[in-house]
Amino acid sequence: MAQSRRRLAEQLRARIAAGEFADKGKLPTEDQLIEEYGATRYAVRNAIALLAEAGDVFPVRGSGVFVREDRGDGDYLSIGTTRGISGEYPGRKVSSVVYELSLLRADETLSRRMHCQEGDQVWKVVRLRLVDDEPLAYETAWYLKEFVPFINEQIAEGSLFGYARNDLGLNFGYVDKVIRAGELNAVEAKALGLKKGQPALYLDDDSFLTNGRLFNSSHIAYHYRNARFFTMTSMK
Amino acid sequence: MAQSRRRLAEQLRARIAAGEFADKGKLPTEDQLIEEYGATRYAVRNAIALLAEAGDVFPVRGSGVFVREDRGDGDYLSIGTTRGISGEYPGRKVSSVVYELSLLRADETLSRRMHCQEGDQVWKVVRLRLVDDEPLAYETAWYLKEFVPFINEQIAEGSLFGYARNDLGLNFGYVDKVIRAGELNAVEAKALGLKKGQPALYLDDDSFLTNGRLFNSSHIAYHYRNARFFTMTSMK
DNA sequence: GAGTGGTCTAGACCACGCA
DNA sequence: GCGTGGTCTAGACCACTCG
Repeated sequence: MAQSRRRLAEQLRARIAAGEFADKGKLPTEDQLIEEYGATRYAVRNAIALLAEAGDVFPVRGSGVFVREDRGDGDYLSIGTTRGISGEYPGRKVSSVVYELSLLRADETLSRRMHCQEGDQVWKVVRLRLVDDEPLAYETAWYLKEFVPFINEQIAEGSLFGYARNDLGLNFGYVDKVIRAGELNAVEAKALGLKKGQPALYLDDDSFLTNGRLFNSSHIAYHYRNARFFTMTSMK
Repeated sequence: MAQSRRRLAEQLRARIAAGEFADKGKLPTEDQLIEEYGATRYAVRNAIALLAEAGDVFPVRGSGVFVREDRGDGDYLSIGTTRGISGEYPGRKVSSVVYELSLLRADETLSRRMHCQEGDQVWKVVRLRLVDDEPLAYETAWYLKEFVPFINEQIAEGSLFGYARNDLGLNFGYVDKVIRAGELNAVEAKALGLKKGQPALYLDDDSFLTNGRLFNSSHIAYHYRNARFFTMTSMK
């Protein structure tokens, strides 16, 4: 059986999406949910916490759990969650043009970046990511062969994130991200259909497994007009 | 008495900073912490969860709670937490040049942005933020007078965030953020010592109180060479 | 198999909002 | 004052890592 809090969170998310709570603007009380679902308070509170983390809902002590109708109307990439670009655009055409796919051995610089030994085998994947055939990002990514034994062009054209999770069964722990603005270099600009020196949003991702081992590092140049990011941070 | 989990988290953070766990690379086990502090498992686990949220530590089932030594060596602004620019640079000189400070009435556009009625009174504060006298960001911020009854130039030169929390006693709930790259306009560029059309990292902040009411909205242009952001997202 | 963190139960009392 | 979500107690059992 799936964890009860996750199941409950999904059910509540569906009910929210169906507009079931639109009139009052808030969820039933914890006690009501406990009764409705025959769940314990632990499960109910954890489910609500998951929704709150995702920004779908915000609990106010003494008052109730309010649905955030206003949130993220736009066309944003999420920073707070990580599900791959494909996961960010459900129902839209996400494609990739593979510029490079190679298996190399880490030199000193790369070994430091990948937290591995010099000489360890590393996949390098360079792709242009497109959404509905519009260029979104020019991505350079490295994957430790220790964890990702095989990649071919077909896989690289799809979702490497989904491949790692669903086909390889890797368990993701957390992702470090560094974000900054900068000027596009000639290669990035050409791929994105922009000009050298125009703005880019640069994102450096380091993805770790649940055991704390880094398995993927990416350097991504986002198209400054086609990509914007959203995140919500709680101050609890 | 402060909440036990927060107290405990602070004590653990101090011990981590003191390098007390550097040899093993991980915290004592939950059971050991329970005994050391005479705390319950609830408090211990919650304290660890707070540290994990902040990225200071990552728990691995069956193995222990590892200290993240590697993390954020650089000079980053945090996205995951919100404590004002002053809070991001402890021990450094944070100053502001106030370009505009006025009390105005919301027109239709502003009322929509501030989730308030047309005609409601709103403070507008335009500032250049500097760290060690280097320009960091050009910020345009609005505050609802309903929650922030008074601002003067002296206050605006300091930390409005600290003023709202410590002096006005406002309780922050959460912050929505939209991040994108763009081209500086002439005003921003002049203030930041850059040129029009050069890159900027734009951050739009909406800050909400614990009761879900928006009290502050900001539009910030960050210097693309002096500002970079860090965040860590767990995939639990 | 021993030890670790993760999930869960079944309660109690507290702090805050709202009427 | 009542109803709400927040904090906390004191346990039990499960899932995973590692020797």
